[in-house]
Amino acid sequence: MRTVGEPDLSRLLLEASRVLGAEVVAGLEERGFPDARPGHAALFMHIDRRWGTRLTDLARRARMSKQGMMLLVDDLENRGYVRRVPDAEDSRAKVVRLTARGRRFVAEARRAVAAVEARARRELGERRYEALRDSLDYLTGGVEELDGS
Amino acid sequence: MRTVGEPDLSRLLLEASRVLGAEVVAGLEERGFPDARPGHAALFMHIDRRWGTRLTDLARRARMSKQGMMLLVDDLENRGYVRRVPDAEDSRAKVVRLTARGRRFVAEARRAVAAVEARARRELGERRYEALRDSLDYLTGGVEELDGS
DNA sequence: GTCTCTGGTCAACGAGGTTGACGACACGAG
DNA sequence: CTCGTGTCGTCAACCTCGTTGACCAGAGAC
Repeated sequence: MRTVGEPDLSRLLLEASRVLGAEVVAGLEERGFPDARPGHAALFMHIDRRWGTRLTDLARRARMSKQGMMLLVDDLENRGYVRRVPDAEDSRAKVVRLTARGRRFVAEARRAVAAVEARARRELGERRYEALRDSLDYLTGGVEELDGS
Repeated sequence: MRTVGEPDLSRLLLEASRVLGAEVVAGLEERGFPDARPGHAALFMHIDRRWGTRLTDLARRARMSKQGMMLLVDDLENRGYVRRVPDAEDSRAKVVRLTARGRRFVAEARRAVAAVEARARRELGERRYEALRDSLDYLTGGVEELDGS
């Protein structure tokens, strides 16, 4: 039994998430995007860089409500990173499409994420890094088997 | 290189945190405390159950600002789980002390946390569970060495 | 006695979501 | 063709969990 007073696992996960998120934001700031926030990842990790992606699809991929995703899209639209264009195939729908500046943003953002993850992978070691991702997938309800040990 | 479009590590951590937090809250609800929220853990994992703990100490232990902890204490005081009593040793200070109901709450809350962590430990396996905690400590800036996997 | 530091507090704000309701359009069944 | 049902985006209201800045009262060193 762990000593009472230690942080619970949930909080540890939250703190780790914030640390990595802040690192990504810092990386993005260095790369010339000082207004990036951790939450933007929910969009920029999932949007199609050429043609854009529908709001609903973005929400589903990021596993959040479409209303939540809308706030994000509103925000990024105000900042000039995306715009909403009508979907030619479905007149109810709109496609969230990157602007030229948005394409640069997403490219740098994905590089910043990759850099942070590469650092984690390097410092944790390949095995621990993969084990971490597997455990996380499992805890979030992932269906895959965990291999023995 | 991972496929573009996969969640980044930060988000995975966040989601895992929310899943576990929700489980703790659900466990607490079953145990007769339907108004528990994940954030309450920041207090109930760190408060001294007999004598109480100063706000500043709670904030430090939970690694958050004292203003943030104050909101939490206000909330739990409104719910009747804690009260602020003057500190006999320092007339500037107050001790956040559990009420009788608060003591029951904290006891059940720590059991609920322990149950969730025990489940994680069981399902992940001892090795993966320990590796997860170690990796998390490391990522959050923990100083300890990681043994060579 | 003054000086500085610390404990608690008030106020304002920000990020990152949630649920509910709803109008507009799509689309298959009849 | 039109009618029912489901989907897309949206508005509104709300919630959780914090943050920074300013400040006062009391503690403790000198």
